[in-house]
Amino acid sequence: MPKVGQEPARRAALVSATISEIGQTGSLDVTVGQIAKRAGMSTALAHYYFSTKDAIFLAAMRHILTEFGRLVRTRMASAVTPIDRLNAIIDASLSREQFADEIVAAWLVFYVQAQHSPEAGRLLRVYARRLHSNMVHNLSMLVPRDRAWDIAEGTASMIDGIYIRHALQDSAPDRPKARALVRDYLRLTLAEIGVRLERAH
Amino acid sequence: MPKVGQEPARRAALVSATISEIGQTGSLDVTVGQIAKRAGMSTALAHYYFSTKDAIFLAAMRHILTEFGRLVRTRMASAVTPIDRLNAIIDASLSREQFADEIVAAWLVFYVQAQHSPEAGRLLRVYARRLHSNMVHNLSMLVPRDRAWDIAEGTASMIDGIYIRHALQDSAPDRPKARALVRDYLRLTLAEIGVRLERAH
Amino acid sequence: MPKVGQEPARRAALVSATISEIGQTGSLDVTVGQIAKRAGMSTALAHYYFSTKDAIFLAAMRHILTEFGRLVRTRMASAVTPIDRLNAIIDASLSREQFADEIVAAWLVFYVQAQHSPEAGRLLRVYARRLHSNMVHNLSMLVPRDRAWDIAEGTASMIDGIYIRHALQDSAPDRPKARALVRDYLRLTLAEIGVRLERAH
Amino acid sequence: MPKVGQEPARRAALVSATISEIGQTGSLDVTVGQIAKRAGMSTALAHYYFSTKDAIFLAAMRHILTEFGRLVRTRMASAVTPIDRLNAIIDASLSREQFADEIVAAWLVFYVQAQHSPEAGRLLRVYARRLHSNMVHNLSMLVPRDRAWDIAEGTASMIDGIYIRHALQDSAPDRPKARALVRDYLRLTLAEIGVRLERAH
DNA sequence: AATGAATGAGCCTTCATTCAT
DNA sequence: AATGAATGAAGGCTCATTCAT
Repeated sequence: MPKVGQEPARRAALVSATISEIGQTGSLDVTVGQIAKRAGMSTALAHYYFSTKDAIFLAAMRHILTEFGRLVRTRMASAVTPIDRLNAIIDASLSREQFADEIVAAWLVFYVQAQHSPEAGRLLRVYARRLHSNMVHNLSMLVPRDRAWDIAEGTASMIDGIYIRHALQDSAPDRPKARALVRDYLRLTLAEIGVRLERAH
Repeated sequence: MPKVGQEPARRAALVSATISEIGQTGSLDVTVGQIAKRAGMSTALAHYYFSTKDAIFLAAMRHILTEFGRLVRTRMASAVTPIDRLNAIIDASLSREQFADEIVAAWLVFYVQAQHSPEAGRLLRVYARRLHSNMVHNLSMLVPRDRAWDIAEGTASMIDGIYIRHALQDSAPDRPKARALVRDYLRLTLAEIGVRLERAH
Repeated sequence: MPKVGQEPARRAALVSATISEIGQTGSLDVTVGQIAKRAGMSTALAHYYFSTKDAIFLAAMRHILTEFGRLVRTRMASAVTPIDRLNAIIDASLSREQFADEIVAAWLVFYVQAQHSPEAGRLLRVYARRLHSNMVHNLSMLVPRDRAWDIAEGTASMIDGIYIRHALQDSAPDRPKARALVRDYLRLTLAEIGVRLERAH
Repeated sequence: MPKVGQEPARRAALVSATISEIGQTGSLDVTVGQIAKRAGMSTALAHYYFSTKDAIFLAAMRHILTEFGRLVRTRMASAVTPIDRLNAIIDASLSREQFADEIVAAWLVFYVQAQHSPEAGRLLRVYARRLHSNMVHNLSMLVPRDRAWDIAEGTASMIDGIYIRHALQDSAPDRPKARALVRDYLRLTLAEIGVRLERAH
């Protein structure tokens, strides 16, 4: 019997190496060689597990999205009210894990990748849509449907914007401040409709 | 007749070609050859005017930023109240010119470029800072300083987020809706402090 | 039950797979992987049985040559006159088995292989020489020795040429026509010397 | 003005290098690097003139076919009778230029290439068809049409066969002998129909 | 006997950049 | 000012071959 069961470990190593490499160089100009080296194997082996460079990238994207999805679900599990759930989404987006420099840089790069890789675009769009409908669902319990749509869009945009600015600037707001910013937006939009909730702490 | 004084025209052609090419492919994987061809000249000539590929990219970024700056200034000129000026900034960001698919795609790409090109980063940061202080300045006439900082950041983030989402999705909000979203954010944050302004139309 | 005595079967499978693969792609650009897959085993195993890719190719050539030799011998067994025996050789060369598209393509490829693989060259030369002397032997009973040599060469050339053209063209003569062509050549050359034989049907 | 007019020379050098390289190694496993080196330039430049490796090969084939075509036309120009013209074709095929080891080896390789490169196949088929109809045309003046077709096919096959055998064997007939062989075939087939022509010298 | 895992070497191709004219 | 010509350096991918189990 051959040396077996290496596949999951190797694939994981490659995915992780890809994210690190992209995150650190902050660009898509990452060679399979760099990735493989960081993952501790030859380029040939990288191609053995992922037939193509694009496949590696997609796997890395999928990993980040999945990780994020898992995080959202975890945080939402312990929430009871719709508002708690909305805040859970915000907090997950701006959690220590997701807001790590490396991850944020990778996100940005993937957004660009999505502009010309149909598959990457699909992936990102699916995630965005899911998140959106999740928010709309919870918002609908508090405000009219059409307003819910707007608020969800506004919240998501602000989060994405914070990401993009974080990737670029040192002077960008830190995690707590960023969270407060988004929570505040939510609070205000809801307050207008008459939904009262305590000030974001 | 010697072809003299061609330099500005050639440079402009290259810059414009660069933006188009990047905007249309939605990526930085744009060769000097493609740019030169679109600009109607040889690669050698492109290198004659811009010593390096990076220089071309930087010039293109500079152009977009300058263009945007000009637009903001124009719109602000006819504004009288601080609020008018703030809305002018928002409107400039989401104007037909800036919100064109091609331009938005280019912006996104430049953000990524800024992650590993120090010069590009500096450029983008200067622009962001300028815009930020511009907003803070106007906001300070209406709300306390620290609050002004937050609102400026929130507004800018939302705009950037809208850009990023526009680049990716077909279902992203259109221009008028996007503008309403941001204006609304502004209105609400100000209203909380007691500043009353008419509802965004 | 230990899988014992698998060797001959495995080798045969590989040889057959090699011929099919070469015959179908019509080129030497056949990977060990393709061959092994078609033979239903791993590349590693293919290398276990044949230490090297060249060895696989040589075995395949040897197989085709052997198969052809067997065919010639079989057909000649039931022939009585020299002319019958000569026709048997022609018929064997253009038999349904040998004239199959796949086999013809493989032949052609092996001819090329022989140009730079000394071993392959030797193999092919041995076969050619044997066939030649076989024909010369039979022809010598009918015509002078030097004439016999020429006729043998002419016949063999024509057959080889028919192969090459068959590999290339759809409009090449079909099997019966091809056989008639070669038999006719033989008949005419012999007739000139005074040997009379009935017209090829 | 740039260093100009290099194109024809460079292309010719590459074509010639390709033929030499293929002819000498006797295989299609010839790298662009080898070709470029022999032609005295970098691989990049080779790709500058021929976008693709296949394009180089096709150009080489085209060159050989063109050269051969030219040779046939030249030889036929000084021929008066149909028989002279037929012999001119034979002689051209077995001329010193075409029968050079290198050229013959290249022919064989191209035949294989034609098996999986549609474009190469087309090229070779066009040439074969042209030669065939040329022969048929001349033969038709001497024998019935259907017989003409057969004789043309037989002659062409014999020539092709001689090539293939020449590529492989040292003991293959030399040029004069080869020519005599084919001319003899022609003489005999025609003689049968009653066309008398002097013995091939 | 059998195979998944692993790799070094190599090939085609692209590209930014330079040079000669 | 302008460009065809030229190249070094790299990158993605393939493949024969070997190894460990």
